[in-house]
Amino acid sequence: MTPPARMPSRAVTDISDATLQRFAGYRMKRAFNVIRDDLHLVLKPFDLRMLTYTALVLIVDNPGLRQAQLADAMDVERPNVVVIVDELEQRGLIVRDPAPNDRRAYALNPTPAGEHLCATALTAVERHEERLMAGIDAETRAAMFAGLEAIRRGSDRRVK
Amino acid sequence: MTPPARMPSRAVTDISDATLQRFAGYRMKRAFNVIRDDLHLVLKPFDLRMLTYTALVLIVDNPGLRQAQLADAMDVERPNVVVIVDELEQRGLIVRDPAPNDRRAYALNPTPAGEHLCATALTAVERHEERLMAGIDAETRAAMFAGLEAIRRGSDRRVK
DNA sequence: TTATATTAGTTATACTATATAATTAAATGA
DNA sequence: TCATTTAATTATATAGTATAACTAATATAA
Repeated sequence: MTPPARMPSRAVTDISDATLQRFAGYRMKRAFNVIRDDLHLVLKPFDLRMLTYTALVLIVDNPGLRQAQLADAMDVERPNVVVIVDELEQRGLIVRDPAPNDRRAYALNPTPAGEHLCATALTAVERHEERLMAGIDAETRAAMFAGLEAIRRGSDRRVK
Repeated sequence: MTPPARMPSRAVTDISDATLQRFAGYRMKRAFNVIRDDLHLVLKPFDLRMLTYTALVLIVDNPGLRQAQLADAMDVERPNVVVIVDELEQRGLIVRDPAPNDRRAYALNPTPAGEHLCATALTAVERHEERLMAGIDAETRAAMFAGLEAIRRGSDRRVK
């Protein structure tokens, strides 16, 4: 009698992820893990997270936008944007002004402190970006951006 | 006196994310959101999530690997792999065999049911991949993969 | 105008993902 | 032997994501 086939007598040494490597989603997740971890460290001195940083940039670049617009721009659900805006407001980086012509809504605006922190953080994020992209030539970067944009815009090719 | 500059009298219509578009991380997050949402729907019929699917594929492709190796291959912390392996084991898709030469460790092996589900799900994920990548030519795909791999491998360029 | 439906923001909630510290048992190695 | 390390686990905390339900206000339609 042979021993059970699925109980090998020797330990596995080299783990292969060849099957998963065929998928863009897997590769993106892995690359994004690297970016997320690095960005986390880069933003920590400013007490910002990826989401609060993103929201701050969008508010600085689009003063007066509403929370629903921010949620849409960030691709997060509206309830989740509330806590992000809360945090930025409590830190005095933005204010919830009354929106013109609609007493339900807020016009989100940066404070001078918010604008300043945004600019400082932006510089740090630019350095982070250049560090992570350092080994990648311009054509590859452009192709990468084009591919990512095609996936993002290909919402009509999604399931259902 | 002029009115306060940061309280515009008109609502903002077009939201610009031009600043963020300059960053690969932002573009990857947005593209990955699309992939994640689609993959979520694709895996739902199999009662798999991205993480359980990934683990199952790795166990099928590397029978006998240990949990620490799986954690390393998946880039998740070891405590978090426990619940993933628990779930796959409770569903009868994998087994925790004793590891050869080390009574502390497990050799993770797929069951026939696990191998079958893995193959079926893989086919669905391949269709999902081709759907999302449909508009992207081969050269762009290759450049994208190269760029993602360069970021992933550029761990030495990380902060600290 | 009144009635109905929709929208903005919020609250509550749940589930998933991720991370760290501490524990147990077993292996390693001085 | 004794100290150290490692594998898996438990407990726990934080963050990200999603849905339902609520309120107040606006828009629509009879």
